[in-house]
Amino acid sequence: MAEEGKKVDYDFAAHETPLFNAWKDAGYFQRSKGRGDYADQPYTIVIPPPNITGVLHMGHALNDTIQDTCTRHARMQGRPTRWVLGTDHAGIATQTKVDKALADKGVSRLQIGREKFIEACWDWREEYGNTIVSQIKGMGCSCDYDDEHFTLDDDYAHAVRQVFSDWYHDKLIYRGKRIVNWCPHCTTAIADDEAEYVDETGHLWHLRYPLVEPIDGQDYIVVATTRPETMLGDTGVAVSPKDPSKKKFVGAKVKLPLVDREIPIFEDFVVDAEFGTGFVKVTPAHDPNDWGMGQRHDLPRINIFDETAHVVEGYGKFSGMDRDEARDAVVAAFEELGLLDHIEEHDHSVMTCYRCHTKLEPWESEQWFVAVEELKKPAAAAVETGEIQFHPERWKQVYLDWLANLKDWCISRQLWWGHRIPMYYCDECGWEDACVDEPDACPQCGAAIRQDDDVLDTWFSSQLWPFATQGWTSRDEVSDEIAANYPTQVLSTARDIMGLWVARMVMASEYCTGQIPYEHVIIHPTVMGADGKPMSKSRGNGVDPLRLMRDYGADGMRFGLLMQVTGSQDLKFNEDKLVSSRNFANKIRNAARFVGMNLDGYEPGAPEPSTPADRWIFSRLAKLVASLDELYEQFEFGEITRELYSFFWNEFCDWYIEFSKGRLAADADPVDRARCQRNLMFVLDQAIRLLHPIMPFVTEEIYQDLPFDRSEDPYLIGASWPDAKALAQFVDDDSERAIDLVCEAISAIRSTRARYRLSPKQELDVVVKAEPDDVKLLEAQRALVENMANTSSFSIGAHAAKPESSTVVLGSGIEAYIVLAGLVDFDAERARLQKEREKLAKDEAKLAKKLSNEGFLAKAAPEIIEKDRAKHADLAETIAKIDEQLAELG
RNA sequence: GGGCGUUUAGCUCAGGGGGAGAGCGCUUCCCUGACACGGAAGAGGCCACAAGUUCAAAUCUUGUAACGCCCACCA
Repeated sequence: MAEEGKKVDYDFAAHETPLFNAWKDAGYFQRSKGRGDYADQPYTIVIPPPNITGVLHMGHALNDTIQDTCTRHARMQGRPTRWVLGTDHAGIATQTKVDKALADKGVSRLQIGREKFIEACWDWREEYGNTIVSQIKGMGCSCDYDDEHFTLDDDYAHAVRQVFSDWYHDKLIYRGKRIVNWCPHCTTAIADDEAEYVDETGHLWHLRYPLVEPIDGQDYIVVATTRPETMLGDTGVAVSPKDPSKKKFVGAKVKLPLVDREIPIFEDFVVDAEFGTGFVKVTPAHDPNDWGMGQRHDLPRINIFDETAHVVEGYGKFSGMDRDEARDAVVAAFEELGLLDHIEEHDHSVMTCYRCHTKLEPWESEQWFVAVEELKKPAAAAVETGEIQFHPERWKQVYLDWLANLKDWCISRQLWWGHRIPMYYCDECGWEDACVDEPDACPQCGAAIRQDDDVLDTWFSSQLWPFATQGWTSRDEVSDEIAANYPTQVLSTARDIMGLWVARMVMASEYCTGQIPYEHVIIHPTVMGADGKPMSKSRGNGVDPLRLMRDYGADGMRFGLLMQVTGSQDLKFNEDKLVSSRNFANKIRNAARFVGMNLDGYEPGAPEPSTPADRWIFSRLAKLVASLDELYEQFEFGEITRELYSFFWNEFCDWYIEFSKGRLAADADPVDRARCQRNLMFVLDQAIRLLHPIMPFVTEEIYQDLPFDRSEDPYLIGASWPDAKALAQFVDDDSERAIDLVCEAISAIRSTRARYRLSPKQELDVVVKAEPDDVKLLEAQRALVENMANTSSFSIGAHAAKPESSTVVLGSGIEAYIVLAGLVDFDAERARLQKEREKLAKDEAKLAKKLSNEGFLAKAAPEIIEKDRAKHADLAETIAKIDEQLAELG
């Protein structure tokens, strides 16, 4: 035992791990068997496969909590449920990591060659790739660990090759020389949406380009550029067709300094006459816009950089310089020649590599592309028709906008780690084709063939995830698993991969399976640091979920995270919520302990709500379940946690357990005592079922410890979700009203006690005035009030008179008079009453005004008017009472 | 330049046309036989601002401001 006052370090993992292993060993993580009404409604979630380079971060913690909660809820509902698990090979991320690991040993990838390097990647994966999976286990996630997938598994690779081949033969994949975002550090192409924009204050250099023939006495023009070094590859100068002052230059030529190349001046619509000088230098090989102009005006494309962004041979002293050196050198050369007009400061954004943050170079190279025009149509339709639903709904528009603006997708990457593009070439006869199975030799001439060197963008394989993990092999064969369980029900993910992954899965799934991949897409809020900014190492505002699990338990972390889920797009991480959640788990454990301690002579049996308190808690439970069912359908996780919290703590613990204490006493009526035990067990049983999807560990522990009826299932994870329809019979508004009155009366007495520093042991004389109907309800429950408020006398009446020297305490619908003669300081009581009176008078005046408003009386709903009238009458009466009392006090 | 989100108690956030809510923090009392990770009782808010709709607005509409996110080919 810990010493008094010392913080108890509860070893959560020691309690959690055995339970997790028990579930796993009993096979609960494989697809569950259906049960009841839901037996034929399979429920599948595929996890967004974490990168093998990853460790669990807050985004995973939240996302995996959401998915496990959905999965466990569905499993308890009786749906045949499975949460598909796996990891992603993560091309660039892994290659970068392994590169670095090798570099630390003084080895470079180029030295050891492709084959050895890929071996090193697999070794790396063996060693570190499962870290995140074990962390997911620590969270209690009920994924199917026995059938884990990896995006480079043989069957997965087969699916990738199949899709590539199908798309190639359907002309949905083509090869082309295009300008792509090139990372000179990773030496690979990067898709547009993998690029990150970074704002930067740079310069706008104004360079003079001499005209071949002077025009109107002008012998040069000035171009403005942020990238002077690329002028080495200029093949034109463009002006806006809407700029009359430039008309006279169109058709003229300039002599490009430093390289002495004559290049034309022409008009193009992309030019903005207002920007810079209105003259744009055009470098088709090093700028996407210029590339387009080059196409339109048939300009040569001169590539001045190699794959590491060093200037190629043939440019004199500039050759061999990297881009930054070349920039300085070019600017210096212009200055020397007197051709540097001037320099301006200029804010702009530059594209950087999302892996290594190197500035990307628009670079012309031969790449493979997916033609998206046809693929995106069904993907848009699926969402427009509502077949796929987004939660929150506003993401629907974001998705559709992304699709609408989608351009062809560059899928080739100049990396080694990944799915090698299944294109085969015969250098002898020129044959080439995409093949699912590698051919031995050229089918045309029998010569040796070679495979394309590049690998596919990681997202090309990720887009197949929902079906490639479920036995998909080709469009012509439908696996049993797909036939039975596809589409999946829920995809939960962060908003930043909406286009990258979510939309592409829909496109791929529609093509490969003819179906949508999932019915509901949950876009959860992004977890920001406590300062409201994205978590990052450099900001130091990151939080480690592993630490959170140690401090608050997996249950505490899960509940605390879900509590923070709202419809908002960000979530400012609030550790206080985890503290509350950990305390809540403790409360649950202790409530169960209380029940367990009071089970002497317990005989299992049907619940029997015999007292209003019983009927009240049963009614509250019935309403809770109905509400939770609705909230689960809407994926309102924050609201779910709040309702569970307040039911369990503020209703079950604060009141029902307290009400039960008298009935459980050794000298209590044995028949009622037995009923009370069964009712407590029933409510607790239902409550832990409701809590289990979010707090799986505490609830399972309780289920195992107490003598619940486990005949349906030995583990709570497999037990059934409370049935709202069956519980509806317990809804009982009269009993709810009765207990509300009891609670009000007790609270009124307790607050008086607190206000006047009266000991809990001081018995009080109390009179309560209430509506006639309420008098009856309250009268029946007088024992509860007497017990919990410690009264010496307690009377109730519709016309009860205020006793002498008593104070008035107001509840909604009751007035409690507590006799204070000889007990209190009347000065304080007078001051308190004055304050109370002022407040009431203000309310009364407001209501009186409202009730004299003709518009209100004419148009407001009758029941509202009635309510306000009654309220007003009440107020007036109470004020009179207070005045009376003030007079009495003198 | 477009689109979206946020603005409610000291802090973090729910709520969403008819009497302002929670958790944490704070104050007072209580180690009472489940729980001090607890119990009881309290203090604390012109619900960002302005106009409009309405009998009635924290809530709906429009606009403004601040903060934040996403998208876009500013050379």
